[in-house]
Amino acid sequence: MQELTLRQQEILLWIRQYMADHGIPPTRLALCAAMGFRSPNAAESHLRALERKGAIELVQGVSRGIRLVEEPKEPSGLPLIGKVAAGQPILAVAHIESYEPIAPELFRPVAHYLLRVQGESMRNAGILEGDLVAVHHTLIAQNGQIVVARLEDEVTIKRFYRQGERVELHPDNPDYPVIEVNLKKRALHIEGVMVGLIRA
Amino acid sequence: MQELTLRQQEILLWIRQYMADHGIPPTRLALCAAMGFRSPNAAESHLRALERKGAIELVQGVSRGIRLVEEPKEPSGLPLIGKVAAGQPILAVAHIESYEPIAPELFRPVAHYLLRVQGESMRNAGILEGDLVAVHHTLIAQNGQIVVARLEDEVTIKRFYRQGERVELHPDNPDYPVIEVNLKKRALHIEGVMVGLIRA
DNA sequence: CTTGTAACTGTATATAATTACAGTTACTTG
DNA sequence: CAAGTAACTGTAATTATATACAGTTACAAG
Repeated sequence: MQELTLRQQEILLWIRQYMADHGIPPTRLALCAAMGFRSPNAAESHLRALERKGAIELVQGVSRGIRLVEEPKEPSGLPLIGKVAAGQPILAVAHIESYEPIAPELFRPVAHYLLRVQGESMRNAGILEGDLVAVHHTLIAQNGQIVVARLEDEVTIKRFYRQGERVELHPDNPDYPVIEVNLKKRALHIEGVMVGLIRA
Repeated sequence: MQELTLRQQEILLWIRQYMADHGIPPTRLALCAAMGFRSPNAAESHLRALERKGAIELVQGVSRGIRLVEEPKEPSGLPLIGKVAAGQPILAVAHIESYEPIAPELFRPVAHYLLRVQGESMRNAGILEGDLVAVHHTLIAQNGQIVVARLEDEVTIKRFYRQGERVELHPDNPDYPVIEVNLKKRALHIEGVMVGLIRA
């Protein structure tokens, strides 16, 4: 869609509002009345301009034949992250498997994405392989929270404990080892905190 | 909305389809063409009938002045069932705590409601106290499936095993006992099978 | 058997709506 | 300064659309 003039934006906005209010597109005369035009041709040529710029479509010979052209809107729902390749940001487009129809507001704080769980290291926290963990993207974690952490290009879900420069990443499964990190020696990034879980 | 005749339903459906296709309501003549009427009055009187029965609204003097009347549609999302009172059906209105904005199609087979988990008896299946279990309402369960069962007015979530007249309801937690039921002696109702889980 | 209603045909007409043509004014761009 | 364009006025004509009126046929209910 080409760029619109101020007046054209104003008119497009009014058309949107009219359609929301009335359930049908406006006539030329209605547009005249609303914008204060004294000539129906003013409405006509504005509509033609909007059509030329791709904002609307006009169906000729048809009363109220105005169609809004949909902006290619962003997919709704939460992105589902599958395997995360080494060295790439977790929300890279390449990692997005799909968009799941789940409201981010279902979780508090809101979820920003879903991460598919690999392995059984959090089994005792009720997090099983294949589950989708809802993650709130944040850099700050409290002790004891379940976090999504990146340690040397590996993304992992663990329980977070910190004392000064020492961080411990605890699995909730005695079969797995506790990961100890000295922040001076190894880079650790908190990618977010777990705010929920979905098993489908 | 009053009940519609078959023909009226057909016409209402066509109007819906037309609006979805064209973005605007149809004219009387378009309706004639579609239904094979040779008189515009056939369309007119059908529209009047639909208006009388509350299916649509007609704006007089306005071209394409047909508005669909929204059905007072059921709240979208899945009903969340909290505590189930003894002797009452699980989907009784009184048990519905709220509607959660979750698409039933997120689960396969589709979920019909969510049930809040009480107790830790399914801990090892990754089902914790307070979790919401998505349930597909069905009377049929396979051995080994996790089911919502009603045993003498108690609603419980367990793993289902059946051999002839004997049913065993297994917890996934060694701290809880296996429940054995002889179908000849005690009534057991399967309320549905677990199809997913949400922890918010 | 009458009455009411659904589901139409057929004709006619007023009005709602699109759309063409001929201009004007102000502003921007090469 | 000429040419193009946005943003209009004003008039007119055609076509699209709603809608009234007068009937017909079939069927169901009191």
